[in-house]
Amino acid sequence: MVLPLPLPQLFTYKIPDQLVDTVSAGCRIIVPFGQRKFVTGVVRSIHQHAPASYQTKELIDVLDVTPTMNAYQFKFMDWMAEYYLCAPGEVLQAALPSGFKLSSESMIQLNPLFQEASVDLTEKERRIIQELRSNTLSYKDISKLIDQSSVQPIIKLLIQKQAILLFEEVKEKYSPKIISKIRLADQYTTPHALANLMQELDKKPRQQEVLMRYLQEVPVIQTPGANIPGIEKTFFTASGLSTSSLQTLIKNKVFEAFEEVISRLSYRADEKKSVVELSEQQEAAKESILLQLDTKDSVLLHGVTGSGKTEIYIDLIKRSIDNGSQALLLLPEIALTTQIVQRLEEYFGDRMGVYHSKFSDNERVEVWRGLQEGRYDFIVGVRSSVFLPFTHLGLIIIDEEHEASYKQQDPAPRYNGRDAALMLARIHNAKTVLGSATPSIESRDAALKNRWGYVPLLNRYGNVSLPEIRLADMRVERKNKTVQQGFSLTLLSAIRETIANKKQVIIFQNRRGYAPMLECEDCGNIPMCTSCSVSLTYHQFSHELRCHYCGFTRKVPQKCDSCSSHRLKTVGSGTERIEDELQILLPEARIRRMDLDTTRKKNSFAELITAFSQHEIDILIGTQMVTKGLDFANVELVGVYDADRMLYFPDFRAIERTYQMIVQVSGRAGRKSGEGKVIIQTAQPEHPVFAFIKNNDYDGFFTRELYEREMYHYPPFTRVTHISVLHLDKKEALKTAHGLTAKLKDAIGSKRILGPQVASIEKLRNYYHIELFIKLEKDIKGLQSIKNKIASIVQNEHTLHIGSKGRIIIDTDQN
DNA sequence: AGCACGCCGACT
DNA sequence: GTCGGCGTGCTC
Ligand SMILES: [Zn+2]
Ligand SMILES: [Zn+2]
Repeated sequence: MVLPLPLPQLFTYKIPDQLVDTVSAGCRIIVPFGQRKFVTGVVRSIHQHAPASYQTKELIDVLDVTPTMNAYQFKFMDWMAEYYLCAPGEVLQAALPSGFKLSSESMIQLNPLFQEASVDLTEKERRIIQELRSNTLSYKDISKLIDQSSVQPIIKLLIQKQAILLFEEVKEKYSPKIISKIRLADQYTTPHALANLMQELDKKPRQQEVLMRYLQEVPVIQTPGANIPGIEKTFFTASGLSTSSLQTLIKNKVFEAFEEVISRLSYRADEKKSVVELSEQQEAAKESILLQLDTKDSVLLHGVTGSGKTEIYIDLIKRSIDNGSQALLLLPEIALTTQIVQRLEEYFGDRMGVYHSKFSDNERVEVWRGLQEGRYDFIVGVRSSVFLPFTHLGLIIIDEEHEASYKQQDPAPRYNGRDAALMLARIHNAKTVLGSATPSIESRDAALKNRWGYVPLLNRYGNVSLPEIRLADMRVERKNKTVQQGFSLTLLSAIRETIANKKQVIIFQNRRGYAPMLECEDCGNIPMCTSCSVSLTYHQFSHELRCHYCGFTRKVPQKCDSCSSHRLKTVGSGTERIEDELQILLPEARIRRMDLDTTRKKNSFAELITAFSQHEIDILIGTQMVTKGLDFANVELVGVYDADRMLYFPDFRAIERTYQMIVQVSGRAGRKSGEGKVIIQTAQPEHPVFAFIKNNDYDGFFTRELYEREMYHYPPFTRVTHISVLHLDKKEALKTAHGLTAKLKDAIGSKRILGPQVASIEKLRNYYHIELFIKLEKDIKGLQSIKNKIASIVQNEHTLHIGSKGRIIIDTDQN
């Protein structure tokens, strides 16, 4: 079996005789593990080979009647553990919604044989015993009760005195949602019986009232079937009727009380639209996709922003479902909005399951079960939906295929949802369609080399023109002193004109807060985070300095930490400042901001979207959030506040990212009218990336970028594995990293290793980061054995030199 | 990962 | 004296 723990191996347990018939591969079982009494794991296989080298324990219980996981999932998870060099248990941890795991807790109960008079008790002990007479308690409860952190000694003593008993309480985390309902007892559902009953109740007006209300709501005689589902009990309390009368009616068997398990997932209207209306261009693209899928497993759909890729997806998904297969649509987290979900619901109704990371555990369990029970044949979801229990997947669509957020960053498995989905498709023998307006270099390359099919959509839906893109040369404007509060005259006058025409504006700046740093004008000191080597971002609204990496906050200092000067200035601009300053420049404009800080509350995102779409906002300032999937007909101007920042990230994808980000946000302009304008503020207008963006020249951009990648041996020509050594002590981190580098060079060749070097952010959450890169050629024999070698060297180095003061992270296909 | 064991510093 | 810190080792 697999346990959801970061351990490399599987574990073998004995199945007790009485459970033999109930266990099968894929079932969740509870086992004792080490000192832990109950751990939930999943059965991988059942065999008859009793291990010779150790004693097996018996499993305790089986949680499932039907297995939670199937063989496709195992195959997929095995691939993932191997490819991303992590433990099978780590993959399981990522795959299983935590609602599937058991929670277990030690509970304390009073020993029924305990005689209080027979022993001496301290004051604290007495208080605990007193409380235990009415309740069972957890360790935490007791700690609270006696206001003391260590309770272990007291508990030990009480056990010795035979006052209490310990037991382990295990519960399934998932709990179905149950509602209490009532319905009329069967015998009263005929007109005659009902009339008699009414008469009997003549002298009991309250009860009669309740019955009347029920009949109003459930016309038992006219629609006989209506009595079966009954009505929620809370209906009566809500409408102010006497609950005691209702209780009496239930007691007298007039009403029958029963419970019903209901879904947490809101019921959706049945599908209304059965066919998608495709434009000529879309129809042609769809036909081309289908044709290419005859001979290829994957097709890249390269459609400019606003070309209507979603309709094509819908058509393809419908087709796949009609063939009796399941379909999966993957979206980046920020793109899975209610807007898109509602649009899909119109076509797929309740045959569609939504798998979102914002869902509660219980909801995720319900989607998982729903898929198993055949209630869904189409799932729209984020990265982690690749783990769902599909049984006959026919089509996977990966939208916004280029998105970096498809890569899981921190806990292992550090998988790329796109690449994992491609593997999932292979396992199911399914087809894959990857969509993007700005395909990743890797994907375009795969299509160009004929491994994948390729379908371009060159025009926007309805032949609407692409926006006109202009550059605002900040160097020239600064020299001419036409820059106000960071806004070039070019951009500012365009904003004015757009608002005057009653159209809307989006301003994009990929940085939240007011200003990325505070600086002392006298000594140049910059307040830094105490745990990270980054400056603290100034947040005006909350009036604090905040670290965007670890969350550390402090009050805004009144004077410099080092020289006590009061002359502190803000440096740089985040969305909050831009909002502020633009309001000063345009006092009449209705300006709002959309970033992590303004959308933290539950419905704030939806509210902003609604307000903007109803034109209650003229200018929306935002971070990445405004680049994806938003479809506002009235937006005619997009301003990119600072295009240069992203270009200089120390990362081989910096240019690709810049290109994608700007093209995506530009795509918000003029989606309906075709009158869209984009203005990009840059101090380097001669940088080639801007010419490609301006001329909508993806191919030019691609060719140049591919050449660079080949020159410098980066993907798609190589595979980059990134290794970070984390340690609380910088010297130790460096020492280990150097040692590791030497061993790796020795094992797989020195020209494949780059580094070690201090990471671009040296310290994060008090851990020093030293990194090194391993570049492996694209198509080499024995790739997996080289990777395994790397993993075992890393593992070794970790146990030898790191211990618990740090860790070493392997990131396959870093991005 | 979590849990126990074991070995050293600073408190009643 | 012992309480509690964390380094180390193990889990079928
Ligand atoms: Zn100073
Ligand atoms: Zn920090």
